[in-house]
Amino acid sequence: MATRSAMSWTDDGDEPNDDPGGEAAPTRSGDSSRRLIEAAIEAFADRGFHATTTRDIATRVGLSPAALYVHFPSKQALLAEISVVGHEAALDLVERSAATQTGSVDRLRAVIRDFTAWHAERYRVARVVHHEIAALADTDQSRVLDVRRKIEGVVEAQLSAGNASGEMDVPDTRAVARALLSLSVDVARWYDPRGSRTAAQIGDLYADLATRMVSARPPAPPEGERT
Amino acid sequence: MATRSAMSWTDDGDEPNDDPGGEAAPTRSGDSSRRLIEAAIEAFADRGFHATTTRDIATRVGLSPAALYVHFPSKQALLAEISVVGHEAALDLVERSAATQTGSVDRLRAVIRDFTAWHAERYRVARVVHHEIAALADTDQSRVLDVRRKIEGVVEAQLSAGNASGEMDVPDTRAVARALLSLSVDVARWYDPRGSRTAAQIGDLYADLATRMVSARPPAPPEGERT
DNA sequence: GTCTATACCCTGATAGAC
DNA sequence: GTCTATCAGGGTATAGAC
Repeated sequence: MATRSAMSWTDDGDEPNDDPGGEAAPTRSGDSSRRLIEAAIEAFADRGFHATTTRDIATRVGLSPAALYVHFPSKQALLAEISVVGHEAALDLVERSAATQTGSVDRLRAVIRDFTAWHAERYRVARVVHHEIAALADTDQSRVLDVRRKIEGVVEAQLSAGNASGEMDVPDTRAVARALLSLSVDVARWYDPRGSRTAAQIGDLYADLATRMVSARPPAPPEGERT
Repeated sequence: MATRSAMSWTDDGDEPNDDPGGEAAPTRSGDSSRRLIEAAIEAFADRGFHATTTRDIATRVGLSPAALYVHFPSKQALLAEISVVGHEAALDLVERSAATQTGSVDRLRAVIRDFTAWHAERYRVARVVHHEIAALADTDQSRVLDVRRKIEGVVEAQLSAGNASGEMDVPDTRAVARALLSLSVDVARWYDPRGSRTAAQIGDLYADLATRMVSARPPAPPEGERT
């Protein structure tokens, strides 16, 4: 199911209670599902899955609590939709980023930059995706962990390739791949859109840091360069 | 209050339902508060604050739900104790690590290594400390954010000093300090004690990564070194 | 300090009319 | 597809005996 509706709500901006109709009434709806998902993302991100009530979510959309169950069988199913689609969007992003470049260093840069910027720009989805895994049903957890492994695989592949070409010097590709992704992921935890740095700036900075972390260092210079 | 009892439970190992008495009976107690805190850390870390019931916590210690309220005025107060003391322990650790070294590079290395290893070793406390801030009362949130700023200050100071001495080359000390800490903090989210790397190993790896991220690069060598 | 019993509220989810 | 009304269950916290 997540695949069918995949990414339908993935790239909307951040417009919480957008209600073009004026009233909180039906608003010539048809897209209640989508609006419920958006409201749930906000609520789950701000308060957490368990602290959020179905009333919270429904009310934000201007619906009664009961209406939610026409679109989703349970509160948990709503979370699953968000988590699965969110993970798939992240994987898709990473794969497309990697494909825009050829060298392993450039590929890593692009992946880290875009992955990081995504975690800032869409920090609410990202928070839900990364912090509410324990609240998912086992079967959904497995699906999500599968996607994660694929994302890690893309990054680790660049590190291995970089080692092979001599452009990188990464002793433990597995651990460093995890560290790089962890660094990007955690942006979603602390990012505040009112902060002074834009999502794109953070992405660029993190791409630089990643490059520094993995690049082969040139042999030490003769000595006595800087004072 | 957190200061009085500070760190009393901070460096215990990970022994969940340790009950030397045998039965789940009173166990010649006296330290029920401490045991409740330990149980709460486990539960909050595994399921989250809101998903944890006071019954959960009390039962793990072999007490009735009501007994909890003799030691803590509310479930939230329990969380506050954990969060405040946990933050103070982290700050204490960072300050003592920094004090063991003199140069800014060595100081940064020591701080990152110990801070990271702590987040792995005590990943349950760390998870609670970092992921349940929103569940704290406003006043406790402020206290905790204060401590955070101090920790960031210690790291940023090393970056500034390193820039000044020429050993480092960090364009945005604020952002990089945050990134470094973020990297360490996120270890608590994914760390699994059954994994193949020890907390100390991860600490060492992260200290290396941090060094690479901030070190001034020597001027490019003549060319044609590596093939 | 701990227990049993329980008050009281809120939550997720359902029933049935429209 | 949405509403109103409501149920059944479980949550935090308290009362009062021991």
